[in-house]
Order: sequence, then C-alpha cells, then structure tokens
Amino acid sequence: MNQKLPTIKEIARRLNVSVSTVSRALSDHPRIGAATRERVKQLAKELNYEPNAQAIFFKQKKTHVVGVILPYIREEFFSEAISGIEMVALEHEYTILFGQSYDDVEKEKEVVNAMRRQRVDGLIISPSKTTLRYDHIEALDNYDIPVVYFDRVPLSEKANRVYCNVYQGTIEMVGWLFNQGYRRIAFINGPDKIAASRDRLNGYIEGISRQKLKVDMQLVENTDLTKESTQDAVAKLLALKQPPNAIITFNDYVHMDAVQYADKQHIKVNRDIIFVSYANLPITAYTANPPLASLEQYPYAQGEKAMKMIIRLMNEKNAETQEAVFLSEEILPTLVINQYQPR
Amino acid sequence: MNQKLPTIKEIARRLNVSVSTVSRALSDHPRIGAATRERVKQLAKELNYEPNAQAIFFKQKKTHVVGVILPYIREEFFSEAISGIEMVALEHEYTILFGQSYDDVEKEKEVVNAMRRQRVDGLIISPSKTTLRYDHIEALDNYDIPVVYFDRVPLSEKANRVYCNVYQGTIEMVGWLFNQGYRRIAFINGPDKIAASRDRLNGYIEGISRQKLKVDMQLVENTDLTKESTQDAVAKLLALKQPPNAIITFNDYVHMDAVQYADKQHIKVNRDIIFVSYANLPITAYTANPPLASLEQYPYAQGEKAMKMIIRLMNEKNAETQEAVFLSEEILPTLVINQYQPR
DNA sequence: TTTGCATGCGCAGTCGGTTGCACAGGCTCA
DNA sequence: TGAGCCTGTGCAACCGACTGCGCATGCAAA
Repeated sequence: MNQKLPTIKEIARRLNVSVSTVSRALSDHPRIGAATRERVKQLAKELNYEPNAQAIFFKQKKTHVVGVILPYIREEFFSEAISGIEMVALEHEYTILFGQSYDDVEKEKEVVNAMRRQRVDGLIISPSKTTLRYDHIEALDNYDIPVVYFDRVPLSEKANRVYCNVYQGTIEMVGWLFNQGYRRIAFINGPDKIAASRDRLNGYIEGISRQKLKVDMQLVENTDLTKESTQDAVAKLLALKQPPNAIITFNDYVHMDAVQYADKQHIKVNRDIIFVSYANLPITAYTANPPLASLEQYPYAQGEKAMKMIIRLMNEKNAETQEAVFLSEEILPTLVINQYQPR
Repeated sequence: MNQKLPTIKEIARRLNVSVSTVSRALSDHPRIGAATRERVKQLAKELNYEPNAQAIFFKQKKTHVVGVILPYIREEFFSEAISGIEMVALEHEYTILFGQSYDDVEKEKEVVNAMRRQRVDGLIISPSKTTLRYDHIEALDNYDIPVVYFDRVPLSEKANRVYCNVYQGTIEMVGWLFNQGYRRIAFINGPDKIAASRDRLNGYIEGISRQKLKVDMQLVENTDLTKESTQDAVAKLLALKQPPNAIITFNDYVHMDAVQYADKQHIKVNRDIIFVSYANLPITAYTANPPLASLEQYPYAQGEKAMKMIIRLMNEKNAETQEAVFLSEEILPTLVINQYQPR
C-alpha cells in the first residue's frame, strides 16, 4: 500500500496553483476566489488531505505536548485523574508525555528535566510526598512553561492549582460521625508537610470544634503512607487509655492497611471502631472491611479541569498577559456512605 | 526571566561560522577541524544548548510519538504495563499518546483514528474485548505505522505480539490443584472470542488430561467480565449435581466478583471451594477472600518488551526491510501461592 | 484616457535543524 | 610544476505549512 500522505504541495501541483493559494483556500482566506477555494477543498477531500500538525506546531514553536507527572499511576485515584486529562487532551489534539515520580523527589527532578528537554508546552503535576521544595518545578518558569498543580498543591498561593476542598469535606465527615453518636474521633493523617494533610487537619479541628467537642491531639497521628507507618499509628491509637471509637484515615489505601492491622489485633472493624476515609475507591467494595463512609474527590473531574486550565495558560502565554495572576479551581467533595453490613 | 532558548544559529553567529559547521561540529563530523569542533562544543555547553527535537523529527518526517491503547488504565494490570512502556519510552525520548477503549470497539476505532491523524510513529494496543475484527487497526499498515499487539493478541499469526504464555501457566495451575487433592476443577473463562480465553481453555483441557481426569464441559462457564455475568457463571456451577471444589477464574477482577457472590450464597470461600486466578494483583491482598493462588503475568515486563519491539519496528521501517516478518515475544508466567489462612 | 481601488494569486522568507556539493588552500608525489 | 588528494568550511536546498508583500488584471469613477 504505502500511500504517500498528501501535502499542500501535492494539491498545488495538481491544480496548477501555488502552495500559498492552497494554504489560504483551506483556511478560508477572503482574498481567495470562491471558485479556486472550492476546487482546492474538493481535491483536498478527495485526497484525504490532513494537515501535518507537526509542521504547524514546529512553525508555531509549540510541541502540543503536555507533561503529566503523578506519584503512582497504579493508584486508582491517579489513573482516574489521568483518564480525565486524557479525554480533554484528545479533544484538543494535545499529546500527553507521562511520567511517574514513585513518590520520590529525586526521580521527580529527573522526569521534570526530561520533560523540559522534550520542550513540553505545559506541565500538570501532583508532587511526590517527599517534595518539600519546588525549585526544580518553578525553574520551568524560565523556559516559559506553565505549570498546574493538581490534587497535592503547594502551600504557597503563587501557583496554578486544581484541588478538592477536603477542608470542607472533613468538617462534613466529622459532623456525620457526631450525628451517628461517635465522640472519640481519631485521625490518621498523611505526611504533615503536604497541603493535603494540612487541609484535612484544619477541617478536623474545625469539625470537632463545631460540635463543641474538645480537640485532643492524642487522637491525631501521622503516617508516611507506608504500611508499617500506618500500622504504628493504629497501634498508638489502640494503646490510648481511652481509645477512639471512630478513626478517619488519610485515604483508602491507608484505610486498607489500617483495618488489616486492626483486624489482626482482634478489633471488630466497624463495630468496636468504625473507620471512615477519603477517595471512595471502587476497589474497597471488595475488601474485607470497606470504610463505612469515604469522601469522593472526583479525580476524573479534577483531571479534566487541570487539563483545561493548562490549555488556557498555554494560550495566554502567547497573548503576553499580565504577570502573576494564578488560577485556582476547587472541587467540592461528597461524603459517600457505604451501604453494607459489617460482619 | 524568559531566556530565549539558544539555537544552532545563535552559536554560529557568535563564533562567526556557518550553521552547517556548527551542526557538523556537534555531531562529530570528521571533516570539521578539532579546534573549531571544540570551540563550538564549548560555547554550546556554556549556552546550555539543547537541540530542538521537534525540528529534527520534522525533518526526518517522524513524530517520535507512540500511541498506546488499552481497555482500562485503572486496572492494575494495565497501569503496571503502561509503567513499563513509559520507562522505555522516556529512555529513548519517545512520547506516549495514550488512549483508552473502555472495552468498546467503537471507542477504539475513534481513538485509533485520532492517533493516525496525529501521525503516531507506531502503536501498541491491547484490543477491547468487543473487538472481533481488526480492520481498523490493520488499516494503519497503509500509513506505514507499525502495530504491536499486547497481552490480548489476535488469533491470526500475522501480527507483532507480546504476550504471556497463559497456556503453559494454566497447565501448571491445574497440576498444582491436582497435587493439592482437588479433582472437580471448574473454570470461569472470559469471552470466548478472544485469544486470552482460548489459551486458558486449551491449557485447562490439556492440564486436566495430563492428570488423567476426564474433561467435563459442564465445569466450564464463560463471563463477559461484567459482575452480573460472572455471578451467573458461579450460580450455574453451584447448581450442578456435583459442584466443583475448585474454581479457576479468568482474572483477579472476575475472582473478586465470583467470591463476593459465593460468599453471599454462604459458601465458605477457600474451604468449601477454593479459588485460583490470573494476574496476581497486589490489591487482592486486602480483599476479604484473596485467590489461594494467582498467575503472575508480569505486565511491567510485557510493557517494556512491547515498547522495545515497537521501537525496533519503527527503525526497521526506515531500512525498508523484508515483507511480512512478524515479531513475537512470549513471557512465562509464574504461579504465586498466597500465604494466608482462610477464615 | 487616466486614476484608483478591489480582487485574485504567487514569490519568497521563516521555523531549526541536516546534508550534498562546491570550493579554497595546503600538501605530497611523480 | 602541475596533477591529485586531503582538510576545513560555507552555500543552499529541504522538510510542510504559514504569511507579508507585491504584482497583475478588471472595472468604475473622474
């Protein structure tokens, strides 16, 4: 087969006109006569002509490639998110250059640099949990590459961001637990340097206060998200003089490690102590002890919004707009109550 | 900041040489004098010059973009696979254009066409379970776009493929069950049109025969991979006069649906009936009833091999090699026995 | 008849590299 | 001393599209 892809030149040759005429005819330039325009369009259709996007991007000094860096794609939260990103990217003829940091800041730096070398037009990133400084990401500013932070956003306000308002969600969560009659509500939070943890903690404190309960910091533990660290946190809570009767965990993965450990300690999960969590992953439905409630954070919608935001930023870059206006999009989470009976 | 990226032209201007000299100096062309070569390389380093890959690819009529189409990225098997693909792609400066078929052949066609329009240099695809004809994929041949089928490979031999030998794995699985003392071994297979199902079934039949057992097709059911269909299959097996005491399921997702249903029917999972499966997904460790054994199919390694294969094919394309030689890579699976006590 | 303007189209440069070919200068060897 | 060769460098075309500018032609108004 091996049919040569038709170019604008080929059309010009066949119609005995110049390439510029063909180019203008195809883009409805007013100075091209109607007859010529139609002849060109007709032949273009017959030949199945499709403009070479690479050539156009090259001329425009664009790649139409957007970098996406996530910690782990195998986590359902992130794979849902990338699905949303992908959908919008395909619609707008953008290509995704995808990379994982595996929650390691050094690997993250490598990937960021690889993407810079590939001259991505923009970057969507959910930083690794070990990323405390953002220099390597902010350096992209020097190359005029806009960045959107996603889900895990930096504490600083000087960044474009899409995130879920877990502060509000956590207040709602605590309120729900209170209404169910629980009073000793513990919290296993994530690494305390990251914004996701800060928001949860603030929501927790606010939620507890609104119910006129006393905030007891003994009930708040942290995990670095590894299985061992999570189990340590559970152990400490169980060892309290007055152990909690409800535990909120950082996310469903932490939840799974936590209840697995609690189960081993002969705690009747969701009876002796009830567990609630964040993320609302479908997979938890299959687990031995799903969370009684989980906060849906709409990762797909977050991905869509992040992609739309980066597209907007990349377009504004051309327009040479004002300095230092940062975009921010917030998604409101929903507390999903599981319909199941604990064993 | 907004530092202009240095070009070859800029270097030429500063050193008062021509761009061709700079280009050749940087690529160690033998006709360039040592002194000139060093001056050029020196300045290139100082300016942090990095060649514009887009320009080079454009000249070479390549995009360095590889399309990857998978059914669902949220399935751990596929997200592991894409990690392997990504790793090799980053190393070789390839970009991934990623798309999901959501196991729907119509969506798959759309994505394939979008990728063709974007002029991907090659395609890695794991076809949807509703893909029975491959015309839309084979059409890429007309555009000289090589295709590698991955995991779910077509029955026809006329295709490049990377897959796991589940035929052998299934024989091993049946043998293991036999050695554990099980004699009525049932099988819940996937859609019977796809190669993955055919290989499993053949392996099952061969495995049963090798143990001098009689193949009883009453013990073989199919599921279209939906929860309902899987539950129907389990129900039929449970309703047999002589129900099975071991059930092999198509993969870990089918397994989860199957044991969830069996549990509801008051079957003591992995006591009354033991369950074994394919994929060995980490997530099953958290579920109420993990498979007693699962066949590890090494999706990451499969992804790596697929990417390496497509790179090889894309390079051969230039070399105008012989017609119709198809590459094939097989991975041997491993039966992983779970270390846990059923409840 | 000349001027002026609208219409229709082509030339050539541009983006950032690569590459075939030409050419100048110096050297060696018959 | 001239033929032939090697070395070092530049010119210009090329990839596929876009685009500023200029040049015809035709027609209407002066």
